[in-house]
Amino acid sequence: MKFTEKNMDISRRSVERLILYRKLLIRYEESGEAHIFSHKLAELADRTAAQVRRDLMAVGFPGSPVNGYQVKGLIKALSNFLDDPVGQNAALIGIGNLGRAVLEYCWKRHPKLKIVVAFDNNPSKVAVNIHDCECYDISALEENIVSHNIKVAILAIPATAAFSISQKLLKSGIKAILNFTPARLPIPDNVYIENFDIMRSLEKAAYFARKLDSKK
Amino acid sequence: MKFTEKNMDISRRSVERLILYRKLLIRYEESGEAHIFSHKLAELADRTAAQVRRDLMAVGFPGSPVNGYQVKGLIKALSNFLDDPVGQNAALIGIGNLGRAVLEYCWKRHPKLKIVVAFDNNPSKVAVNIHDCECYDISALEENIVSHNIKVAILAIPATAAFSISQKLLKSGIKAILNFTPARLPIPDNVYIENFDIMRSLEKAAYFARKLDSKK
DNA sequence: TTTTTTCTGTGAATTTCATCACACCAAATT
DNA sequence: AATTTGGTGTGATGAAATTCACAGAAAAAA
Repeated sequence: MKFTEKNMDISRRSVERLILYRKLLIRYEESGEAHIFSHKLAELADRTAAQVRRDLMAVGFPGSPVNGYQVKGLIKALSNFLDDPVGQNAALIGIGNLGRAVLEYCWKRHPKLKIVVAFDNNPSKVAVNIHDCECYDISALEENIVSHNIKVAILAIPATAAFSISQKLLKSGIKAILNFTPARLPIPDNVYIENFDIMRSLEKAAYFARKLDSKK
Repeated sequence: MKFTEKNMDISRRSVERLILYRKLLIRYEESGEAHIFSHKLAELADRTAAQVRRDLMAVGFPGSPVNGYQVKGLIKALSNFLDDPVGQNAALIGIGNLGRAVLEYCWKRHPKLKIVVAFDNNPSKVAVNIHDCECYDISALEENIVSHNIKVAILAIPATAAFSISQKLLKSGIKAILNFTPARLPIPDNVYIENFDIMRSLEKAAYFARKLDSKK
């Protein structure tokens, strides 16, 4: 049942790993390798070979028992599966320390996904261009989201402003939010949200550090 | 089987939620409520009541069928479960945009967990004090990690430096790393690592935005 | 040519995680 | 006093995610 492109519902975890595989493969290709076995990719991703193969079922790119997967082809198949063929634009809300860090991280990293606009309420931060990203006043949020056909937003503003901005984003048709705010946002089912609560992540790390440290 | 404190192995997911519950409860308490039912906490956390109760089994704080859980007591029990009684120190490596954002996020947020030292290789960034955090040159990394008994580190440096720094961290006895670098670090089993790859998170958001947008 | 080797693709088994559903309890109600 | 109500704590159940294990296929070895 190869090359089927049905409405196979793939799990969130699986998508996460496919994105990781692609990244690892791009790096691997740079090292000059043309082929890769599932167990090698598994090692790079810190997973099992069976899981890699299971995940790859979704993209339907066949590997050969002799050579494994052709790296270039697999990257292409993954991109075909993961990316919008036309490309997607994203918006950044909040050009503080975190916002600028995000712009740096994402600059020129992806051919099909770019942060094209950013917003802030601080006049000294707008009307400039950081890493190919146009910076506007927050009042121009909605019109720009709509005119650039933006479906993905990164929230990097103070928690106090998070709710009202998220409402504006929803009204403008945003379909996914990366929330770096500690605020918890009420979001309908048909919008994806990922909360990055840095303090909570640090607490989690501290908890496991303690457990691991006490164990011998 | 109440108030048992065996070596109950609790899942990573569960710990994550317990940390979330505590945060929500602290906020909830500020609104003046003294008691809370599992279904209310579940609503705040966007989970089911059954899961909340199941998670709370690990902390062994009893609720009453009449009033639910006493908020103050539950917060205390959660903190008792999650925190080190003496307190823990964390270190930040890299005082760039992201590093400063992390310092802001974590400043005065937790009584038992503080970022007490930060390191950078840029001389203009060291020998200062940001949000109660001492900033040193990277050469002072190991001695400070050891002398402050630090087991948790936040990596917010360029990817190129990540590997060598992570090796130093491991040698200094670090037990948990929050890795904001896109680099993948080889870490032994007895050290906790959490990778925050912002670009990959954005890709994931974009994938689901696309799926949700095409659906109806 | 036949056998061995090695890896993919995937049903089946297993493990992990989440939900169900109910015994039990105490207040409120009849 | 008996009954109803609503919520906790948890064993039983169900669903989801992962791993096992093997048929199939093609190169390499015999």
